Amino acid sequence: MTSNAEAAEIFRSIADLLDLLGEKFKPEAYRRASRSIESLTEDLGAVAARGELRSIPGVGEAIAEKIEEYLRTGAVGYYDRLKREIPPGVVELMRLPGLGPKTARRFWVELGVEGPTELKDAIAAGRLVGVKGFGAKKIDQIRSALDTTAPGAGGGRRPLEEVYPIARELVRALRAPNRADRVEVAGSFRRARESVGDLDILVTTQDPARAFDTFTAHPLVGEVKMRGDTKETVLLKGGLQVDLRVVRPDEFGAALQYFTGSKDHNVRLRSLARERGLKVNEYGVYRGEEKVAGATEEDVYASLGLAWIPPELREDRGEIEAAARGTVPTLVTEPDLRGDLHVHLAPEAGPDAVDRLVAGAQKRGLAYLAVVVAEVAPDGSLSRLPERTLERLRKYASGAVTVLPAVEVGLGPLPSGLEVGPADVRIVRPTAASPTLPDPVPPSLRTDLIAHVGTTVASDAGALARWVDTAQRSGAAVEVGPGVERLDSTAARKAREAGIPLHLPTGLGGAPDDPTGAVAVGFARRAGASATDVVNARERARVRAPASGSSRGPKR
DNA sequence: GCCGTTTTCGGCCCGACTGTTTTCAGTCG
Repeated sequence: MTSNAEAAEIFRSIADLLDLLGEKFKPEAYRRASRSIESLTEDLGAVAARGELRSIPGVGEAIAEKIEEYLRTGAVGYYDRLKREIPPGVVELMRLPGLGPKTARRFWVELGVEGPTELKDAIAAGRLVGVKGFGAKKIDQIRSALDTTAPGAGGGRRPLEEVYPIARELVRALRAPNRADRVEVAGSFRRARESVGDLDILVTTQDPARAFDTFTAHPLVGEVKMRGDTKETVLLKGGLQVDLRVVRPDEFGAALQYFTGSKDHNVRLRSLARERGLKVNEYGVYRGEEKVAGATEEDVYASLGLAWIPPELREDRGEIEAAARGTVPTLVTEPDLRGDLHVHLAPEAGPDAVDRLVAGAQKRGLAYLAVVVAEVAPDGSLSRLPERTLERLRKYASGAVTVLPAVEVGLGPLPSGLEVGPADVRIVRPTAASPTLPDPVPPSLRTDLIAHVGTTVASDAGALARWVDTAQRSGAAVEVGPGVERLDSTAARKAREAGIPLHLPTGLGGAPDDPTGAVAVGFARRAGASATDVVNARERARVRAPASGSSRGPKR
């Protein structure tokens, strides 16, 4: 069984191995191809079948051949040969913080060290002392890298929803009076990537030292890794790395653009600049010595003849061409949301929880909420909200915020004898017994929303395809957002391209600081969704998908 | 290895920071 994820992994590994062989440009070429394959919304096999592998950015003749080989045999001979040549432990050495391919290779070739354990022994035996390029400090640094990085400590990428509250808190602290003037989080956080490796925070301030001090003193901060005049790197107590950079106000836009990335996007931007006799760096856009832009991102893009591009689209997937043509879509924003079709109250929640929910919705400017009043669990048992709570919900059947009763059931027929009762919104979730709807969809299975997909759809192209198909045939929306039960941005893009409306949860009903809503909007924007693609950005009266075609249920 | 309204060959982002250097190499983002 082949998969895009596995192919991407193979090419990333090839890049690492080529790094260790001292190759200059090949590693980046393989990494670029790897990233492209990873973000593909389609199965590699399908692209290959159409003979369009080389239309994937970064895939040329040689890599296309290797993809074909992988699809045919499940392996890549070139990769297997490289693996035989280089001990796996050397790759681990290269990944240690502060070490890179050059150093790892030297340990291997000059000292015969083939992995972290051997390196530890070599240091303990004093074999690094006197080796050119390794002073006492460097040896210390390597020793502590070996100790701290041992069993998956700290490092690694984290889910966006986990990092979100941390980022919000650090920004709040830095924005406090007399600290920093402008504060923005850049990097993959700003692009709303599903996972974030570290946080890049940019500030403008008259007093960098003071900003660094404020930052260092924050309770979340564990240790300071590095501090220069314009940049400080810290490790939070949870292990997350945060870079704080001070930039000049007239360079803020250029810096924000630069540190937001993505790398592929920036590379394309710079080559576009070169074609036009311009140079882009983190300080501005230059024509020779003359600076032509830099204070705002809009200026930076405009100086290159481009419309401003939302961060979530900056992945070099055609957004630069769209910006040149002036066809960048207007992406959905949180204020576009008019309601939420999928709110769960805790079973024990009383009437007061309803009041709080409605108040929260009103504060967010929402006009309607569909609250699940009856739910059929996977084991076929039915649970309902208590009558007192239902009564309170009915009180809000009309008003500034309209509360609609929703039922949630598994895909497929209800267990016999079960009656969930009337509902305005019908939510279904796939079950092991019925992963998809029958075709044609019987009228009794009319569905507004498919939710709780419950598996990592993103990594299983087959499951995603079945799901998209089910949504298409039933006229239902699909739910996008954080967590394994919702679609990530890649899956959401695929659903959107298939014309399926997206539902964005607001996080109402959860904790007050629940990042679900913000993250869901971020994912939808990464998927290229406009407000018109989002079912709960519609007015209440237009939420229900219009009945069309014989396979759809009646409006009710 | 990829890529091209200046190129099918000759480029490939570039600056900050660290450590070990006596003028720079390696790493990182």
